[in-house]
Amino acid sequence: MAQLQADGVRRAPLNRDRVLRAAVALADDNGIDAVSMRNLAQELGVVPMALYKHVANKDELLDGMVDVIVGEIDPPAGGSDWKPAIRRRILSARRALLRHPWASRVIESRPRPTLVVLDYLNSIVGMFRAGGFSADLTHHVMHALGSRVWGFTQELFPGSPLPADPELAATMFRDLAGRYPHIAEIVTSAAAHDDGSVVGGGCDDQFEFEFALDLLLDGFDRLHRQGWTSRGQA
Amino acid sequence: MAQLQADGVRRAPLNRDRVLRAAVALADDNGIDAVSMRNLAQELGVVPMALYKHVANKDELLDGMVDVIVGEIDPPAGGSDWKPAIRRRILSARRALLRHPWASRVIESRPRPTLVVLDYLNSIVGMFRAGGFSADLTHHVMHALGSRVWGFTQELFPGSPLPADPELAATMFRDLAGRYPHIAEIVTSAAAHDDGSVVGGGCDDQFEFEFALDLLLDGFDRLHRQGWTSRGQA
DNA sequence: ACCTGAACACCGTTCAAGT
DNA sequence: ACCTGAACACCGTTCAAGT
Repeated sequence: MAQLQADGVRRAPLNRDRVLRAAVALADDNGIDAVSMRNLAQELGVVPMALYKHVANKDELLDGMVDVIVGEIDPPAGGSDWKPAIRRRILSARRALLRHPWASRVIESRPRPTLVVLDYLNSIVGMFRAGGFSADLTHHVMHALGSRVWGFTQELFPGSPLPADPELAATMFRDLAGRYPHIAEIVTSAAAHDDGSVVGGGCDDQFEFEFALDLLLDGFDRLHRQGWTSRGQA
Repeated sequence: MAQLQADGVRRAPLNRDRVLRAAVALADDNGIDAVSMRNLAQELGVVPMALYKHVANKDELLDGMVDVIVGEIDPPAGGSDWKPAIRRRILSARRALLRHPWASRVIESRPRPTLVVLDYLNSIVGMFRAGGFSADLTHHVMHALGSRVWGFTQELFPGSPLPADPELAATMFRDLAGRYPHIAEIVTSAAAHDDGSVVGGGCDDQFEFEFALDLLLDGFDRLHRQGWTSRGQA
């Protein structure tokens, strides 16, 4: 992985941007656990301590990595209607996150938002306000959206529950159905609407994300039109 | 923190349950970062390797800690109406999680559900089915609920954004308002409905959680009554 | 057979010694 | 003044030596 470097050949000097991009590439290629200060330094052909001139510590490195990903989210498109505009923006964030599978975990783990993160959130809040939402309703609506503004949801059954081998999958499914009949039933129902096979290989995450997003946006729309306030409906 | 032990005094022999309870207590008292195999062993007055007879490795320890917390969730109460029954159960899960602030982070981090976790999820699925929901709709509804079945949401602004000192808070608020006017506005609106002060000390998390939960449950109810299916409405 | 201390291969970060 | 190797205080886990 680490690029060889002939003696005497000078590397372009490090800067914060190169450090962050290398960290993102390393996480993309080898997973987030591969992003240690020592490992990243080796990847860049420098001594670990050299990184500390460009990021104060590992937390700042992770914040910077998040900022790189947030930078990949499309800016708001024109259009006066708040619902399709917000929907499109959030699905753009989702595409950025799907390109970097480690990013949602890192976003969740950050205790404080960076300036870049605040910019993104501020602009989403602004889109609700431009759509005529009261500050009060917008506040609650942002909380209800939660991590979905980033285009991800906390999955209850991460990874595919069943192995690829169909025979082994059938056995495990019978086990599952015996102990957890209700879960087995809804796993089956999901597979049925995909390709008709009895044992599902997993869920259509994009469908599930849009289902929940639209349910929320429709709910917001209804409350907005009813003139909802936190003191009681008008 | 570690209990002193006189020479020759025999401790009750370790077992899996005592290990898990000690880990939960350690996380409650000193935070989840204090739960290392070495630190936990010291707390129990044993050598680190002694733990490995009761849990295979650290991942299994964390799974076991989650199981302890899931065990604190009230069993389903009687009653034929699915909505209040599910609402009550999820709010019970929330109370368990609030008693152990580290638990939501650990739940999020587990790559596979344990048997105890599957039991809880299976019973929630069963409550929707008992309420007359189709397997198809129940599937999507469980995804839409996401981590909210555990009684938590990923917070966008974790911690209180402003310091306790009112003068310092006012200065920081002016900074915030300059760069992020929309965010400043909804922070203000939240405070206003609490106690009328201009600068909010934070949000009412319980209100926000119930707002989003009810919005979702109401949405589920509406789809259910419309006979919604993933192939298109009936 | 059972238990456990030392060791291994890592961390993030500090700091003093070297150029 | 700048850079960096060694060191510090940790990890989870393996393994062989000791009882």
